[in-house]
Order: sequence, then structure tokens, then C-alpha cells
Amino acid sequence: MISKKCKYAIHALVHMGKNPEEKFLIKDISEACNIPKKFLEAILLDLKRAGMLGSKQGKGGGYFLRRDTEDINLAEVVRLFDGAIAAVPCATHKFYEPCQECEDEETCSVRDAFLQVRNATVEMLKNDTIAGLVKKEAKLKTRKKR
Amino acid sequence: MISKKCKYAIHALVHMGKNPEEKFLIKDISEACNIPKKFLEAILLDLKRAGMLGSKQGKGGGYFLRRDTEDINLAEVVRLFDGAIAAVPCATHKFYEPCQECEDEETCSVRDAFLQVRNATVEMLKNDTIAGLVKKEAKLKTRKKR
DNA sequence: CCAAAACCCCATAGAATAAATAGGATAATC
DNA sequence: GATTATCCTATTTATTCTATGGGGTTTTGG
Repeated sequence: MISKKCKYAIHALVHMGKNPEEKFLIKDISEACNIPKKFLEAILLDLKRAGMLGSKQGKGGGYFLRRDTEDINLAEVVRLFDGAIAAVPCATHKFYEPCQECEDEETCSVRDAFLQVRNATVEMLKNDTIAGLVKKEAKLKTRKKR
Repeated sequence: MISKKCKYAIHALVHMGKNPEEKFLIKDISEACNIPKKFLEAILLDLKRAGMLGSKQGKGGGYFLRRDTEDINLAEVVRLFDGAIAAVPCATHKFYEPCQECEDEETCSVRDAFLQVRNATVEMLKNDTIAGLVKKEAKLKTRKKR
């Protein structure tokens, strides 16, 4: 399970991705996406620090997308908020931690199994860009109308 | 990330799967797999209640496999200890929970994306049987020797 | 029968993490 | 300079995870 923070972040990005040129107020995103305002504030700040968003303070300010939405993918967002994508700490590159229970990691079939799941998952999440999600949502909506 | 409890359970099952007819003492599994004894006790009890293991009390007793190791897969074990496999509560069948943030779940592209990841993951974990892991470990060990 | 061996079971402590909120500081506009 | 809006730190609250403690029950074997 990813954290709510991460899920909120993705929803916010998708929301903004629908109008990539617009400037958004925290309050508006909060209401549109049903995210607690103060919580969202911290999330947007994280996204800004990560370089995905830019912001402008004061009256007439707000948050805006800094990168192309085709360039931001879910793997990156999940890693930013929740760290490793792998199901076990010994099956990840960037957040690797050894496990005490198996003597030899190289021959541990449990690790091997979860490593394969991880690789497949990362591959899928990398292909899920914000732009892709925006498009997909539009498609799902028109499909439903019929 | 799966819980340590779940990871321990898998390791214990793989250990037992190497000698599927044997009766195992908690203490021996604990030492062989580096799992805190008391913690393991609770885990084995859970596995017993789930029908995967049997046990015999008293002197000469112990835990033993009740089902064919080719029949026990990681999806089942993970679900037993950690619940849903999906990364978001709205993308799971058995542990489904709606999310407040999206008005229409059917057209939510975030859910759609994680649903696909879930399906792929479940498929992979279902193919990872305890017997399969035991075999794999043997293979990895001989490969390393060379 | 009884003592040792081994699982059974409940309860809880301790730590870490997640989720949310509080309260003010800073910046920009009009 | 009042208003709007982001920026920042800290704290609270709740929950879950991990681990352990301390008996209770069953079975065997002498």
C-alpha cells in the first residue's frame, strides 16, 4: 500500500495536468480533489522541492507545473513520498537494506521472487505518466457516457 | 513493503518445504531462519489456523506442512498476513475500500493504473509456490558454486 | 503418575510511522 | 498597508508493527 500522502500527490498532479499552463491555489486543489488543505500544503511543498512544481507567493500566486506532464511518471512520485517500490528492503536498488534472516542474499529465492515483482512494477509505473493518466481519464469518461 | 511477519512466514515455509515430511520445532526454525522465537510462534500459529500447517503438542511434537508445497503460493501468504496486495484500497477485490478523493471511481485513471499493477503482481505471486522457491534456491546455489 | 517437552494463548510494551493540524513567518499584489 | 497566498516548523493523534512476557494445555516417556 502506498501512503495517502502519495496518493494525494498523484491526484493533485493529475488535476493540475488537465490544465498544465494554469496556476492553482491550494484551496482549489484541496476542494477539487477532496484533500485536507493543510495536508495538501505539505505535499505541494514536497513536489516543489523535488522540482516538479513551481510556485509564486502573494496575491495572484499559486502552484504550477514546472515539468512536462509526459515526463513525470508514477514511479518517480511513489519513490519521492514512500521510498522504495519493492516489497522487501533487500530487493531494491536505491533504498537497499540487507536482511538478517537469510545468510546468503545471492541465493535467496524469496528475494529473487520479490525482485522480479519489483522490476515488473517499476516498469509499469514508469510508463504511467501524468499526461497518460489525464488522457486515460478522458477516455474512460467518454466510454462511460455511451 | 510487506511486513516482517509476512517475510518471516515465507522464509519459514520455504525452510520447511525443503523437508516436507519432517516435523519442525519452533526453536529450530527460529535458529535456522534467524527469526525471533516468540514472534515466530505467533506466525506459525497463524499459518496453522489458515490450514497451511499442522501441529502436534507435547514431547516429540512440532509443526509440519499440511498442504502440498506446490499448492501454497506467495499471493496467499501475503494476503493472509498483510491483507490486500494492491497499492491502493480502491484497487482490490477482497479488501476493497472506496476512496473519498475521487468522485467517480469508474473513471479514475489513478485507480486504473494501480489496478493494472495489482493484477500483474497477483499473477506473478500466484506463480511463486513454496515448492518453486525451494527449487529455485537449490538452482541458485549450484549456479554460484561454479 | 509426574516431570519434561512442546505447542497454545492472551496481553501488552515499545517503537516507528502515518495522517492531520496549529500557528505563525514571509512574500507579492493592489 | 491590508490582503492574499505560499512557506516553514513543530506537534498532536492515531495506528500499526515488532517483539516479548508469562502462564496454560497437551503429550510423551520413564
